[in-house]
Amino acid sequence: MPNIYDVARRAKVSTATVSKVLSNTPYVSQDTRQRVLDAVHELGYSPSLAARSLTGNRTFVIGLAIPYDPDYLFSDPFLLQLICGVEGVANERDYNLLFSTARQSDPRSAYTRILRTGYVDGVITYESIMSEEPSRQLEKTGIKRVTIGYPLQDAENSGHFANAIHSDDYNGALEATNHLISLGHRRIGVINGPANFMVAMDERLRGYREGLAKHGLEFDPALLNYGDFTMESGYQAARPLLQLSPRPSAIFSFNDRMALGAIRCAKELGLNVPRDLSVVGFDDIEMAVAAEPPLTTIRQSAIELGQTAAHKLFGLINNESEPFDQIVLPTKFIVRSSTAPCPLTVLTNND
Amino acid sequence: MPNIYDVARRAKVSTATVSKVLSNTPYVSQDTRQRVLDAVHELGYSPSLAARSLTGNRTFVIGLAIPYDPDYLFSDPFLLQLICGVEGVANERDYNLLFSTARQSDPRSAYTRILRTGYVDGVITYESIMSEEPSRQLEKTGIKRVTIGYPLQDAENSGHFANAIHSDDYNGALEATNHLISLGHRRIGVINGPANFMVAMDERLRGYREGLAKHGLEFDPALLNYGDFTMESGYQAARPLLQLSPRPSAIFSFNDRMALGAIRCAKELGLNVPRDLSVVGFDDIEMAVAAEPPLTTIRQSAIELGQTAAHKLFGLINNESEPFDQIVLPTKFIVRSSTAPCPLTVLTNND
DNA sequence: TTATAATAGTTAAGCGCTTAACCATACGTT
DNA sequence: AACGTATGGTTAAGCGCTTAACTATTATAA
Repeated sequence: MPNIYDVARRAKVSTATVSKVLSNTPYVSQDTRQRVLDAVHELGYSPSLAARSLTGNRTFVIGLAIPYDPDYLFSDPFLLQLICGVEGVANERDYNLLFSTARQSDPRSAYTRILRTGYVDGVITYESIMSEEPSRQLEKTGIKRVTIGYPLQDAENSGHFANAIHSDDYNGALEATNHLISLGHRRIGVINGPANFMVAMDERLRGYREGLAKHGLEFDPALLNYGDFTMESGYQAARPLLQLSPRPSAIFSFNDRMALGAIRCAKELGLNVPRDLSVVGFDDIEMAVAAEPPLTTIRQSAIELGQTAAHKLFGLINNESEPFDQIVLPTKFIVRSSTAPCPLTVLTNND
Repeated sequence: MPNIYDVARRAKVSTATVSKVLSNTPYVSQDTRQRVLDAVHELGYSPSLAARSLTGNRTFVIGLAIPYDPDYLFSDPFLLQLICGVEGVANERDYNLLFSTARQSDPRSAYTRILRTGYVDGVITYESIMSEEPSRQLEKTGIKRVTIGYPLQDAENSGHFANAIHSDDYNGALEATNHLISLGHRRIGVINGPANFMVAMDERLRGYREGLAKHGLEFDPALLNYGDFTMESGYQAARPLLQLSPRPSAIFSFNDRMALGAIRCAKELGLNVPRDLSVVGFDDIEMAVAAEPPLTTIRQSAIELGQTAAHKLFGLINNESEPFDQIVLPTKFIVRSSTAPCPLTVLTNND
């Protein structure tokens, strides 16, 4: 592989001049510039990014650290869309994505692996499991970071910017809850993600409880169950809820896949969705439209989340934009056919 | 960030010794080794991969170049599974994946972008659009390569190993065709991928034609149509085929998604699958089981393809295994409910 | 006892690039 | 004529690491 000396020799200039030409530094004559460019072309030269990066420059690589294991990650349409958004923007800028997932044992490994390389201009992390230490390290190295998720709790005091981007989980959940209540539902089951896992889920729960409270309904812990975001787990989590008596007339699942699992469970129990049970999801993945019945859900645009994160990151990298605390992307409530008026309420009304 | 000098100073040794300890070179006393390790730990030191890579060593990054645009890539379950396989193995080895897709205009950009960085120990490329030049470059740099796809045509003469891994497309397609013929089908429509796009598709077509030939059936070009692997394109491609008269009694689609599109088209035309029309897909993506009716298809394990490629690549990187020409992974024919005996033939038999 | 080998550590060059500091012109000003 | 200054180019140091070559010590064999 030709290096900068080969080019310099061929163009009969110093390596410094070659470097200047390549970085568009002024004060190089048209003539010399052209000679260098010709030499570069003839030799098929392209600068070693490793060397470049050693001198403190760009690597043209951004990291994307997602603290899940690959098997899970690649089965999650939401995350995939998110990655797609990031990759699309990176692609436009001619950047490569350094992709890092976690080993089963240790979610943090996704971050450390990327950091250890030190070979990125910036990094996008998913959710805020990432705690103090890696965060500090990043600051020291000057590697820019954007998080898809919520700011760390202690971010405020530290005076650092969180650069967090997330959907408006609270309002999304609130809206869904309002919808269900306005349909007459009073006992609304919830399928949450893993307990204490993501701030986003806490926010959704907060939205749900707030919705209840606003209508004078009490939160019943018995109606809350947990899944791990897979369809199967939604199926599992729905069963005990649907066997409660009195049975909830609606289920609000904190993602679509679990909602789909819940619907399957309802069907198996001989319940008709939405006649006997209303179901609301979250995310609006592609499958939601095609589901039977088409799923009422809260849309958050994963692609947009990824794109926004990437754009912001590039802004930070190029010192074109200021660090920020958080950016909240609006959600949109999509009514399809998995929700209907509460049968009991209908009866009551007919009374 | 601490560097190797900081560690050396703290451990009261030379940087060479630190380096030796870190690379497990022998001839360092237990005592010294421990001192160095302690220093490393206390300082939170981790060697700069950029510098390491400059001296011709490992980067602990492998590239994955897929010459499609991100939007397409992330909607293709087959490719995603493939990536998952690669990432899983990389993950196990504590390697990062440098992920590169193509810009719409130029499929080759996926390769060049990775190569330009020069920052990978090896690279996995998808399909053999990758022609001469990048291939040569790779050889020069000593970056190992494995292709998921078929060897280049000129690979043999050049004496180079192709390191190609692919499924047994020919036999898979042959088996599917045999199956349809044995069910009495004589006019079997085909939905191919884009023309002259991938060797794999040529092989599937060859399998199809060979199947026909073996049973004395002639290949009818009118029964061949093209899609771009998306469901929608399958839908579009099926229409003209199903409006032919006499109408084909079966359709063999070269991937599952297009097969699903074809089924939708058939339904819209009032045809019952499999009663009026048999449909066979290729890949056996997850959705195939859940389809209505469940899809008869040829299973190729995308995950295994990705895993094998990654394993082989690591073998080459570590000089543990020899370059190879090609590895062929078997396919498995999965009969579900989208194929049935040909109605016309049934009538004939009843005669 | 001495030559040889194994062990333990150091020195210093070099990987390919960028950039501050420097030098040399040529031009417009006063 | 003398000076500042914009322009075009070079020199050389240094980024953080590895490793060949070397030195020094100790154990082993002849």
